[in-house]
Amino acid sequence: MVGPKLSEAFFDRPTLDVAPDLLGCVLVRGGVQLRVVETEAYIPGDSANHSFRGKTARNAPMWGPPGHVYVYLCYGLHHMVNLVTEADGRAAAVLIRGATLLAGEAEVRARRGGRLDLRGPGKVGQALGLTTAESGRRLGLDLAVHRGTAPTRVETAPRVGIDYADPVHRDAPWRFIGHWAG
DNA sequence: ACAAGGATCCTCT
DNA sequence: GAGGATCCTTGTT
Repeated sequence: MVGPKLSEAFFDRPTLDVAPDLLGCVLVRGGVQLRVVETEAYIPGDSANHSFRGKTARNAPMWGPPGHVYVYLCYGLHHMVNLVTEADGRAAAVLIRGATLLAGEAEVRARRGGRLDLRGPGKVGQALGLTTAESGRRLGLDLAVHRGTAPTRVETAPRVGIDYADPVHRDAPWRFIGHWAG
């Protein structure tokens, strides 16, 4: 079920609390609804965080107020969707790393060449039709996040694809995977 | 102005 | 399981 929209206050908390709490929440854009099943936290002072080497045009949304979206292009073709957390001035966000389809199958098939598998951050961005043009927008309008069904178990693991980071950050269990009984 | 590399995905073997 | 796609962002000259 899709519950009420998440408020800005939901995102105005420590990112390591927000990231697991987003599991089960529902991303809504147009007729497409996706249930979040995997997230990664990128926190202030984290050497894997895009903001680590200072504010740039690309990562500026991460420094802004919570409850906004940060989209960036990876490997020249994948649009990665992040939700900005923590107070204005603190650069942090949660990457949506995986989802399952709740509604909008036809639209997602059209965008994804018929595929409905949404495990992988590039797939989530593609399914929602988000690009860097949407980066920095406030949540709740074009793209909204609603409360959903919390997982029955949350698995943690190190984050993916950040071998360049300091070992203490590279190995931190800041990836959250939701599991639902039944 | 230039070069390097990236929070990945898909296809083929 | 390996490799190519693909182009923007960033730091450096």
